[in-house]
Order: sequence, then C-alpha cells, then structure tokens
Amino acid sequence: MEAEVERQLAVIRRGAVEIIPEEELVGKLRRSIKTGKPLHIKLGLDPSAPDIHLGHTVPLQKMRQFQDLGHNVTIIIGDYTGMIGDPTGKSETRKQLTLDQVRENAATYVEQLYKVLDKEKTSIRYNSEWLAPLNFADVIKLAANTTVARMLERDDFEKRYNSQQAISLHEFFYPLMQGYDSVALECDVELGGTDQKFNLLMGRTLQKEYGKEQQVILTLPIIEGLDGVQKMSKSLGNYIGIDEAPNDMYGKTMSIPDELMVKYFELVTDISLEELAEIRTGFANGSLHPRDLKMRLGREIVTKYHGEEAAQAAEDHFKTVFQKRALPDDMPEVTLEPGTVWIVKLLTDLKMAPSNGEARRLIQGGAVKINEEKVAEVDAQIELQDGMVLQAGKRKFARIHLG
RNA sequence: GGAGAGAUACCAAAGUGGCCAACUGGGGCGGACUGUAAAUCCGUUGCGAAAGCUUCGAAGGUUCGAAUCCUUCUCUCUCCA
Repeated sequence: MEAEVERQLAVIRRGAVEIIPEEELVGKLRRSIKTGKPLHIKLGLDPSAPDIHLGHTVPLQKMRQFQDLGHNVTIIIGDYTGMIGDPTGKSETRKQLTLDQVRENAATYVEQLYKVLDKEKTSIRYNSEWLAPLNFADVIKLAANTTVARMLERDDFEKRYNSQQAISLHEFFYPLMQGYDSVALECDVELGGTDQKFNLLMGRTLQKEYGKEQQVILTLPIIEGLDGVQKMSKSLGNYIGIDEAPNDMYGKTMSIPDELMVKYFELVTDISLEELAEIRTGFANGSLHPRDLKMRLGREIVTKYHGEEAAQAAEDHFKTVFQKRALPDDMPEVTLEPGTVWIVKLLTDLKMAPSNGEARRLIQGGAVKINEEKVAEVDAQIELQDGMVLQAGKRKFARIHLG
C-alpha cells in the first residue's frame, strides 16, 4: 500500500509548487486506497474569457492525472463569481459581467475542457447553484469569518492598497465565494495556480468554520507566455490557444524563449517523468540542441490537440518556411482581374498590410517579395500574372490567380 | 460633504504657446544573423497617391499660431469627515 501511495504522490507532485499540507494528502491517499473510495478533486474556473489556452491547461493536466489515478474530479464553473471577476493579478478592478454573458462564455469553455479531461469521469457544476440562494444574513455570516487585515494580506490587494489603487469592496467577496464553493462541495483536494493560493486557503478556513473536513490545496506554476516574461493571457496576446491551427501552434511554440522549454514539457505535455528528467539534464548540460528540443516540444503540443499527422505536417511546414526560407506548399489563393496594380494597393487589398502606410513600411524594410524577388520600390507597378506568389514578411503568403 | 492631484499615441512616460505627428522605454511589425517565429544587432511604429488631413479626456474660447493659456463638463486617485 505504501508503494501505491508513493506512486500516486510522484504523479501528483509533478510540477506542483506547493501541497498544503502534504501529510494530509498522504493520509487521504491512504484512506482512499484502503477503502477503495476515490478522492474528490476540485478545480474552479473563471469563464470570463471564452477561450482556453495552454496556461489554463496546467491545472487541467493535473486534473487529468488525478483522473488517470482513478479519482473523481469536479470542475466548478464560476458563473456567479464570474460576475465579480477575480481581481488576482489585475492592477485594476475588473468589469463585472452579467450572469448571461458568463453562461454564454461557459458553454464554449466546457467543450474545450474535454480536450484535456476525460469526459466520462468529469462532473461540471456551476457555483450559482449554491451561491445564488444565499441571503444577506448568510453573506454576513460568511464575511464574519475573516478580517480586513487578513484580506489585505493577499498579495495583489496589498500591492494595490499600497500603491493607492482602488479596491472595490465587492472584490473582497471573491475569495469568500470561492472558499464557500469548497464548503458546498466537500472536496479532498483543490487545485489552482500559485496566484490562487489565498483563495484556496480561504476554502480550508471556511471548511473548518463550517465543520467540514479540510481540503488539501495544491498549487501549480503560472506559465509565462510567448514573450517568456508575462503570464500567458489572451489580453496580452502571448498565448497558444488549444483551438488554434497546427501551424500556428507549432510556430508559436518555436517562438518561446529557450529557457521556458523545460517548464512547458513538464506542465503542458504528457511525456513521462523519466523522459522529463532526461530532457531536463540534456538541456542543462547542452547535450540536447535547444532547437531540436523545441521542435520536439512543438510536436508534443500539436499532437496532443490535433494528432500526430497534423504535428508532422506542421513541423514540415515550419522547416520549409523558416529554416529553408522556401515557399510553403499550401498558401491562401486569391483570384484577381488581370492588369497592372500598384504594389502598395495590392498588399492592402489582399489584407497583407492593414494600411497603405504599413504596406509602404514593409516594402522599405525589404519584407515584400514577388516570386521570391524583393520589391525595392514603393511605387512599383506590378503586372499581375497567373500563379504569381506575393510574400510580405516571413509569415504572409498569397498565390495570385487571374480570373 | 470639504481640500488637493491628475487624464498624452497599444502600454508606460516626457513635453507646459511656434523647432511637436509629439523625447524615451516597453510592446508590435520588419530586416540581418543563427539549420529555432530563442538570443543578439539594426530599422520601423497616425491616415492619405500626393497636396495635405486628423491626433495629446470632452466641448467651447483666447491667439497669426495651442498637447501647452482660459472656461465649462466627464472620469480617476489621495487626504480630511
């Protein structure tokens, strides 16, 4: 039995930043193995953004690992809390959404969840279910469990308070509401990013106050986005969405800084712990070429969401376009009337440049090519020919047909 | 309720009557290099074919001329109660 506990712990610890308290987790695992009763794992999601990206998959991957170990998982869609918006990491108060807006986002959200989770073993709950019925007295009682000073201990509240930025009173309720989710669901373990630590601990506190068994909390790193500095987020545009096309997914992966690779392998791919260890040492001592390693990462990620074939195709595309600097096999095809066109107009018409000014800059910067020949003159007149290939920068191509 | 500070391009932040389409940094986009869309270096970053046109919270006003001065308004922050 201890061997089984150890086996499970090894999986659970992968990538985890903190497990608080770990002894309690061990106790719960023992009990689970002994009674054959699976643990109940909870993850709360804020559906304020409708698309899931790799950053979100970090805790989802962990949920999946729990599922594979035979445990039950519940995803809580924070439809009610979503109306407030978790202030975490935000320098300013977030806009409040209506319940309808949140629900709408949630619908597309849930579909994407199953790209990572095992649908059969996942239950989905909405926290409006137990939060909406609370009356004012209930809310007061809930709020009485904590103090202003404790709230201000929370990292982002403290920062905002000290830097004289606004904190709306309702934002204090976010941790309380999320904590109350744990009371309502009676979970054994709750997952979250490190930025959720305060909220997760609030769950423990409230469970105790309400006479429930306390949950263990497990925090996971927040992954940095493509820039390697800021956390991956849609609003910063530094994300890889799990619904993105294979070529983009692969290419974006290749654009992350080298130092981020191991973290990505650990947190967003399914490679085994043994392989992970090899990669870690290989990268550290230079025996594995960073480029090859990153290509491997790209393949792993694309394979996970689009399958092996698509991953291979994406890699081939990348090699052709970025390593050999050749034209890709497939590119957008456009049909135009025969004639002579000003190059700048051609670029904007084909949406390869957003404005004439930008088109001009691209030409001046040497980014524009026709049939792989650089266009040097801003006022060049182009005589259109069937099969002509227009290129702007490294990523934008179009093949022109006459019609 | 009272007192004060502020609002500049994607973000941050200079500019306080003409030299400002607006310093600088970040980001973005390009180029070079590298068998990585890593790193590094360089260029570029309102629109318009052009003459020119529109930008500095909003609306008015002063002036030959305003992001810069005046008036009103909107919003944000701080302190006091």
